[in-house]
Amino acid sequence: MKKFIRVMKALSDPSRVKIVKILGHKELCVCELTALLGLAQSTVSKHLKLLEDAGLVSSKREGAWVNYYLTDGRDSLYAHAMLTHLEEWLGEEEEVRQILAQVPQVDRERIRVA
Amino acid sequence: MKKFIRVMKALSDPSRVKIVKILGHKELCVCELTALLGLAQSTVSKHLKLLEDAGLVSSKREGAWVNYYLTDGRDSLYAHAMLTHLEEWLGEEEEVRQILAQVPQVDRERIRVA
DNA sequence: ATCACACATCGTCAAATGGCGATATGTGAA
DNA sequence: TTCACATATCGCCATTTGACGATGTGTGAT
Repeated sequence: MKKFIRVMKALSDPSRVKIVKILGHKELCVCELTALLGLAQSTVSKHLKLLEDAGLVSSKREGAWVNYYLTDGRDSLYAHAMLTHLEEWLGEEEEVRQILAQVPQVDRERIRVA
Repeated sequence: MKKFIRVMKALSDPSRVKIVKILGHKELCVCELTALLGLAQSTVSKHLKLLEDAGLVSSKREGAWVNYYLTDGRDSLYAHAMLTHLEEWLGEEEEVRQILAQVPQVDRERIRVA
């Protein structure tokens, strides 16, 4: 039950859902996600931690950057199912489309975080 | 997005998930759910309202009682998908099994609410 | 070793959430 | 209409949540 609740809680915030939708298209670092979402870097990190704890995303370090990507969900039945649904869901949402349109332009080299 | 978030929020509380699991087996009135969950009646009513707003459950009055049941989810893509998953999910959870085992014994005639 | 950067964590705050008891509303029987 | 009941709503409280800025940690270049 706890694992299920964690996944549901992780996906009951718009910012986190956006992150999942974004990462569904491309693996990105925290600073890129921060730029796309227009939130503080600390806020994005916290969201990512919740998503990671739920088994929805994972990360790997690449130099100074940490890249986040969607998991295959092999570890969590619930995470896997929800990620599969989210591939299809919310694609029409203007809120989501706008961000996804900006993904190709985002460039970690041009972002100033601190 | 709002509709999706509503469904996720509705399912990110253990008591509400239990309600869905219970109603998956049998349509029940509020007083029966209250007895099964061991919560205050006002609390259960509030939970049911959230589930209803999310399109997961619906209700019909039967005399003094109001019976709640799972929707077929025809109105909400998200609700439908989640209800389908929940038919299979969490069946093994001791937390859930215990309550489901009590469902057959519960009797609205023997419950004193107020 | 130091610096500039990305990211994580901490402390704080306002708002949302889940719980309760009290009270209003609805229903059917007397 | 009055009463006994089930349910819904209200007001309150403690906890959780989502946001932020400040600060700690990790990495690579100088």
